[in-house]
Amino acid sequence: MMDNVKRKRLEKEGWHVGSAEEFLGLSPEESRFIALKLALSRWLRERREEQKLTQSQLARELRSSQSRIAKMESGDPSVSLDLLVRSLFTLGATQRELARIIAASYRSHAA
Amino acid sequence: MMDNVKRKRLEKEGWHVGSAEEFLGLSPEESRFIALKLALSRWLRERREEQKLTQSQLARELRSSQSRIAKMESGDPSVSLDLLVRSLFTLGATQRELARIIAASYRSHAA
DNA sequence: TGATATTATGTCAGATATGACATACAATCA
DNA sequence: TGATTGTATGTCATATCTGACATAATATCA
Repeated sequence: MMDNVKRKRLEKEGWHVGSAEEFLGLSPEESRFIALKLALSRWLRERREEQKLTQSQLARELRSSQSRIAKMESGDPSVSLDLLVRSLFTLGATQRELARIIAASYRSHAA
Repeated sequence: MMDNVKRKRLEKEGWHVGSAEEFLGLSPEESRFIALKLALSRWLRERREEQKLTQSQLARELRSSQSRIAKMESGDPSVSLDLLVRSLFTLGATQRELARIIAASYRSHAA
């Protein structure tokens, strides 16, 4: 039930997650890595919406493209952690904030 | 003085840092990004030495190669944040620990 | 409804990262 | 001294990521 919801979200977000497994079934490190990226994705979208920017506007600011922003925000596996973190920093986040986001991803991440 | 020491270390660590600038002179986001990667590099080396592993042994564990481990630990710019973080997780670090390391990189990072 | 704005998805050529390999350098020990 | 072990550095073919583009899907408003 919970598992299904989470799996659906993961799949929707582009992570081909095998049948009954969600975070479980992945190795702990993969699981953590994905949770981390999803947390950054969400943060990115929240920040953008907060600032009432469109993906296109943000893309200009980050010297990227609308489609890549969309992929970043939807947790597409083709997006690197490098890009996510650079974007965060470009949007003015500090290491301290990044640390908070990551620590928080611990809680939301499946038990 | 302090600046020179830090610049030397940065250059040694493979970041072509222009003449008198070290972290300063880089954009804040680049500066943060580099500080972050260096912090993870150091953590990685410390963990490995703590566990009395050689780079070759660690490489096997991470399914990488000795030379890439050396590059990771020396802060080579060719190493991605993805690889560093994945390695951390593979060595058993949690999001919480990662968050600590990142938060700490804030302090060591030039003011 | 249709027109317009925004976001999502697919594709691809060029850019960057990767493991692997060779080999140089450094340290330790006999 | 040389031999052995560990680390650093350079190169390269392959793999992965990137911005850009087209276009589909979805919203928003008249």
